[in-house]
Amino acid sequence: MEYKFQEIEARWKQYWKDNQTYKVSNDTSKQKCYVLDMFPYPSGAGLHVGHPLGYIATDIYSRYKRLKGFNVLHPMGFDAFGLPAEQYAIQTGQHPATTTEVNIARYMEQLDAIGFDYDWSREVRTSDPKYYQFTQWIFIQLFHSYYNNAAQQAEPITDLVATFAKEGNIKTNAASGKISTFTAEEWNTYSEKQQQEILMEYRLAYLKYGDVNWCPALGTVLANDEVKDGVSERGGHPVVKKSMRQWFLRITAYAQRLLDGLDTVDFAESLKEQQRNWIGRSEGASVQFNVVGRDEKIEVFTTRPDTIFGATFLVLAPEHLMVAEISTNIAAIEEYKAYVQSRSERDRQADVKTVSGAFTGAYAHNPFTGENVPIWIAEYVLMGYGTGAIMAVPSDDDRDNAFATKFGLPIIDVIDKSDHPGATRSDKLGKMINSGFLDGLEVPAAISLMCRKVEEMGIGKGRVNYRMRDAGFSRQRYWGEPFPVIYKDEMPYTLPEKELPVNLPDVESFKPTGDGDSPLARNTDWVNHPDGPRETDTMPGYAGSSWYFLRYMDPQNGGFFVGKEAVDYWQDVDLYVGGAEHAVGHLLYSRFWHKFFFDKGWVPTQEPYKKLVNQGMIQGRSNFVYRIQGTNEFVSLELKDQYETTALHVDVNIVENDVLDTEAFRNWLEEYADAEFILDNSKYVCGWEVEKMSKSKWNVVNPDIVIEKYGADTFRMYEMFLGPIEQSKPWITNGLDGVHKFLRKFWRLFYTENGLEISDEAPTPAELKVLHRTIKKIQDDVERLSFNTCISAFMIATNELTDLKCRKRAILKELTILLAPFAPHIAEELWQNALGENGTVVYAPFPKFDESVLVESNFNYPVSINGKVRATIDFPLDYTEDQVKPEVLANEQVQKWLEGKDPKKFIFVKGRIINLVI
RNA sequence: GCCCUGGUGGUGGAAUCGGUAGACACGCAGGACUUAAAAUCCUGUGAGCAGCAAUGUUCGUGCGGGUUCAAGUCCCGCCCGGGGUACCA
Repeated sequence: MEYKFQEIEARWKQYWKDNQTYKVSNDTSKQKCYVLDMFPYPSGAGLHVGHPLGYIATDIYSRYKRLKGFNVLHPMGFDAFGLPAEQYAIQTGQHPATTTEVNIARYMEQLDAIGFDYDWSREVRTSDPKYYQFTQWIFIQLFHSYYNNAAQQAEPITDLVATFAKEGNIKTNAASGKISTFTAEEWNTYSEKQQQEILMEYRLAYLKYGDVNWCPALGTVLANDEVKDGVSERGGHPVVKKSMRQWFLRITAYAQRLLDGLDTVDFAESLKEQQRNWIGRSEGASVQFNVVGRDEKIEVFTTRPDTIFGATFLVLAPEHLMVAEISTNIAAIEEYKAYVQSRSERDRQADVKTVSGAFTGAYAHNPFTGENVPIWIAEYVLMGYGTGAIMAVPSDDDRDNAFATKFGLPIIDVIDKSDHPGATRSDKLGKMINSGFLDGLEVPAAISLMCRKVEEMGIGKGRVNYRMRDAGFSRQRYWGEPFPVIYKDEMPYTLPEKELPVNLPDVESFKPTGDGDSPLARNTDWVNHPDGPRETDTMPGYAGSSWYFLRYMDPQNGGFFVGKEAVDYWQDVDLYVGGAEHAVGHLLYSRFWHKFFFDKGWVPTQEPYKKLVNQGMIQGRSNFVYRIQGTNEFVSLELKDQYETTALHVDVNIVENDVLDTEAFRNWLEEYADAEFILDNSKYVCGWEVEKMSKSKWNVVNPDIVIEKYGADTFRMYEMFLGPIEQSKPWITNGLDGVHKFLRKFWRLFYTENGLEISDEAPTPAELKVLHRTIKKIQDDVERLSFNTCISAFMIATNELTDLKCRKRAILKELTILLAPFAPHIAEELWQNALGENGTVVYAPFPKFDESVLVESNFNYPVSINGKVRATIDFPLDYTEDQVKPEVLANEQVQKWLEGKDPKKFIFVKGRIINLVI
C-alpha cells in the first residue's frame, strides 16, 4: 500500500478541525508553555518559503511540549498595518483594509496547508479596531505617566502635578527633556498652556520637534527605506531633512532597566550584545566651555575628560541651537548647513573619508589650558547624541585627528602610550603628559580625578550617557492606528476612554497631502472633533507589535487589553522565535512597553520573553536571462560574453535547474511574447545569484507548490533538514527528494505491497537500542532546537529498522509519537489507522527513555600518534590508563610508528581517545 | 564607517565539553529489477600520490600566524558574504 500523502493530509486536517484538536483553554491545572512566533506582515506576494522556517520550528517545539504534558499556547496573528499596503493603495486606489483582508485570507490558507497547530480563535490582527482600541488606550496611559528616577518606575503624571503645586520641581528626580527649575508659587501662576508645556517634558509619550526625510517634489515624508543615495527611490527626487512636531516615547527613561534586564533572559549572547550596543551606555562627564566674549556656555559630553588639556577646538552638531547665535562666519555656516541637510544620518556616520566642517568664527575658553579654542561645526557630530557638542582632542580620537589634520588645527599629545605598544589612539591606556595636574597619572585615574575636579569647579559633572534616543512615534501616513488625541490651544489632550476605539476614518485619497500632513487630514469632518481638532498622524508599525503577545492570552477580552487571570497563568513567553532583523527594533520596544506594564501592575513579569532564538533568513536564488541590448533576443549564460547584454531577473518558477522554459518565458510577460533565443547545447541556461527573497526580484518561492508536489509533511521536514534554524541560507530544493523518500520508507515499516503488516512480537535488544537512541536524540535535540539533526536521526532509525526487518508494534508506536511533531499528518494516519489507536496522537504521551538499553561495556578507542589516528583498539570502559597502556604499546601499528623507541608522552582520556607523543 | 553574524567535499549540512573531520541527505558514477520508464534496491564517491587489490601515505574546515599531547572548535591579524544602523517589516 502506497503513501498517499494528499489523501492523508486532507483527512487529518479535516479531523483536527472537526475535533477542535488545537483549541487552547486557560487550563490552570496543567503547567503552561507559551511558544511564540513573530507574527508576519501579510504581504501581497503571499507567504514565501522563508516565513515557515521559524513557524515550523515552533510548531515542532509546541507539539513536543504538548506530548510532554504541557498546556501549550502557540498562537498566530497578523501585523497588519504598514507601508506596503498603503503604497499599493496609492497605486490602485484600493482600500488597504481590503487588500490586507485578502492577503490575510491567503496567508491563513497557506499556513493551514502546512498543518500548524494554531488555535485560530485566538488570532489577533493589529488593524482590527477591537485590537487597536487597546493600542490607543496604552498610548493614553503612556501620555499620563512619567518616569520617577528615584523609584525607578513609571508613575501617574497627576502625582507630578500635585508635587509641582506643593514644591515646584526643585526636588523632582524624573526622566525629562530640558527643563529649568520652578517653585510651587511659579507653577501656580502658570497658565494652563504653560503647565501643559512643562508636563510635556515629563510624559512618557510626548511631543517635540524631530527631523523627517522630506521630499518636496513628492510632497511627502519618506521612510529611510524609500531613500537611496539622498534621493527618493521612486522618481529620484532630492530628499532633505525637515523638522516636524511629532510624538515620541521616552524609552530612554528605561535605558538602564532594559540593559539590566538582559542579564535575566535567555537570548543569544550576540543579540544581547546588539541591544547593549544600541542602548550604548557610556560613562563620562559633561563640561561647560564659556564662549569667548559672550555670556553663552557650551556644554559638551565626553567619555575622556582626562584628555581635556588636549582639547584644541570644539565641534558642534550643525543643528545645535547655539550655532546661529555665535556664528560670525554666517555665509560659510549657512552653506555648510545646507549641505548637511541633504545628508542622511547614516551617511554622516558611515562616510569617514570625507572630512568636512565649517568654522563658526567664535571661540571658547578651555578652562584648563586657558587657551581660546575655535568652535567648528561638522556633520560627524550628531545632535541626538550627548549634548550635540564635543571637545575635540585630535591626539586621542581618530575623527578629531582627521579633522584637525585637514583644517590645520593644533594637535597636543596628552598621553604617553610608549608602555603600550600597539595601543590605538582611543584606547584608554597610558600616562598623562602636557596635562598640568594630571601629569604622570594613568588614564583611568586621570578620568576620575578630572570628574571630581570639574564638579568642584562647578563647570561640569560625571554623567552616564546613553546612545539610545527616544523613539519616534508619529507617522504621516494613513494605514496605522489613529491617535486618541485632540488639540486645544496647540496642546494635546487625550480623548476619554469611552471614545475608544478612535476608528480609522475613510479618506478620499490615500495619496500624500503635499504639505506633510497624513491623508487623515483630508477628512475634515473627522478632524473636527467637538472639543478640538484631532491629531492626524498615525502610530508606527511597532505600536501594535509591542504588546500583541499579551493579547493572545486573552483575545476576546473587551474590557481590558489582557485579563489578570489570563496573564497570571500564561505569565510570559517561554520561547520566542523570529528574524534577527528585529534584534533591536521590535524586541527593544516591546521590552520597554512590557516594563511599563509591569510598573502599572498589569503584568507579573519584568521581561516578556524568557528565551529568544533568531531564525536565519531564507534567501532567494534569483535567475537571470541576458538580453542583447537593443533587441528582444536572449543569449544563454555561457555565450553572453560575446554580446553586449543586460541581465534581467526572470521568474524562478519558469526555470528548472537553471534551464529556462522558453515557451513559458514567452507567455510570462507581454514584452517577451516574441522573444528569440540563442541556445547553448539546445538549452537556454540562466545565470543565478543569492539575494533577499522579494517580489521585485522574481525569486519568491511559495510553499504551495512544494506542498502540492510532496505534501506538507515533506515540506515541514525539508525546511528543518536544510540546516540549523539560526542560520541564513538560500532556498534550494536539492534535498527534497531525500526527505520525501524517508517518509515513504517510514511508511513501508508499516505497509508492504500486501497491506498493513505489524507484528506484536517482543522487540529484540538491537531494535530497542535503535528506539531508545532515537528517543534520546530527539528529546535532546528538540530541547536545544536542533531540528536538522532530528531529521537525520529519524532517517538513521528508519534505515536501521528496515535493515533489521523490524515491524514491531512496540517499536513503531513509540516512533510514531516521536515523529508526530515533525510530520503530524502521516503520524496521525499511522497512529489511528495503522496502529489502531483511539484518538489523536497530538496528546499522546512522549516515549520514556530507558538508558539501560543503551549501556555499553566497551569503547573502541582511537589511538593517535602525534595527533594522527593510526589504529583503533577496543577496551572495556572501566579500564584505567595502566590497564590499557601495555596492550596499546604492543599493538602492531603502534609498534611500527614507535620504531622501537619509548613514547615521550602517553595521554589517556577515558572513553574518548589515546594519544602517544613520540 | 560602526554593531552583530557566517565561511567545512560537486551541493545542503554533521561533529552538543579542545579528543577518530565529512554523520544524514542531495548530486554524480556503476550495477540489479523492467520491453521501457517510474518506483525500489545494491556498490562507490574530499583531494593528491603509490598499489592489480586489500591497503598505505601526504594534504585538507576562507587566508596568515599562535596556544596545546591534540584546534573546524581557543587566541591575534586579515579577506569575503549576510543582517542591523533608529520611518521597510
